[in-house]
Amino acid sequence: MGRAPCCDRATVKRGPWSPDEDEVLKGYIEKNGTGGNWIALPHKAGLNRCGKSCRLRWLNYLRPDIKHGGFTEDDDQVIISLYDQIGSKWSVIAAKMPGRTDNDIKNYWNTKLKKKYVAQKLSNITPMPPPPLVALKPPLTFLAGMNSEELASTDYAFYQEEHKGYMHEQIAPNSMVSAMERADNLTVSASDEVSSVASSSVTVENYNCMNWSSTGDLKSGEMLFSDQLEIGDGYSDNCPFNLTNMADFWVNFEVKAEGFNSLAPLY
DNA sequence: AATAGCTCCAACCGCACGTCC
DNA sequence: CGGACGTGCGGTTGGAGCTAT
Repeated sequence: MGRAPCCDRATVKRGPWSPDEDEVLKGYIEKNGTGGNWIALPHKAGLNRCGKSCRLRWLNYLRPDIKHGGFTEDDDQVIISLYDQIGSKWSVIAAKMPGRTDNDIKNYWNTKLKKKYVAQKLSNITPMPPPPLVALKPPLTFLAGMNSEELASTDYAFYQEEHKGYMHEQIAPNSMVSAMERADNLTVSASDEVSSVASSSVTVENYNCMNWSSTGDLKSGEMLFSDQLEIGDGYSDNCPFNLTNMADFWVNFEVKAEGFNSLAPLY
């Protein structure tokens, strides 16, 4: 059973606001403020409207200093950049753009900017067939011992760059795959003089950390993981360890090892 | 001129979260 | 502690206005 509606839809006026209603609402708030209670406000102001409707009308339309439309190229880039970083957090984006409302930005995004954004993204991707999975499994020992500059110059780094965007589609949920494959924001690190790494950790965002220690090299390791996720330790020539039941969290999976300068997120 | 399809945006809806009692 | 309630938010809808046929 859902929650009771905040007002009686049968008796309360809905739909577009008339200029008279706008005047009443604006006049009341300018004189008395919102009183910290939107639900009670329409009754006090003499409006036959739902409190939520009054709030929306005030915040998105009647409030002073609101800008409508007229988005500039700079505005576009700010919105696109923020969307890239935080997604559809319209209220956060609006907070960075004085005078803009979240609703306005959301509407602008949905009607115009989304197309521009997609076009920009597409123009950055060179179409090519997905690479074979095996190619995505460089042994960590290959990477270990390199500093970030050396890493960036490896074939592996080049390969990552070339095949950006193809990782997700290739990976079947719940399959036994290497951490390297599943990593969405992958950071591989190791100490400067690594021929081996004594201990490392694997962090899964929003879940508990698991610690992983290794002797000898990074190909084999024993993973300890707490609570709800099941981790299988494993060994193969191509991947340092295997993980199971990744379907629910692979997007946020990170691999980190100690002491290495951070390699920028690969995907 | 008629109308079908499209675009835009104000407004609504339902959910999540915080606060209060 | 837990339920009720208010607020804020993102997603969606509906209709007015515009454009193409």
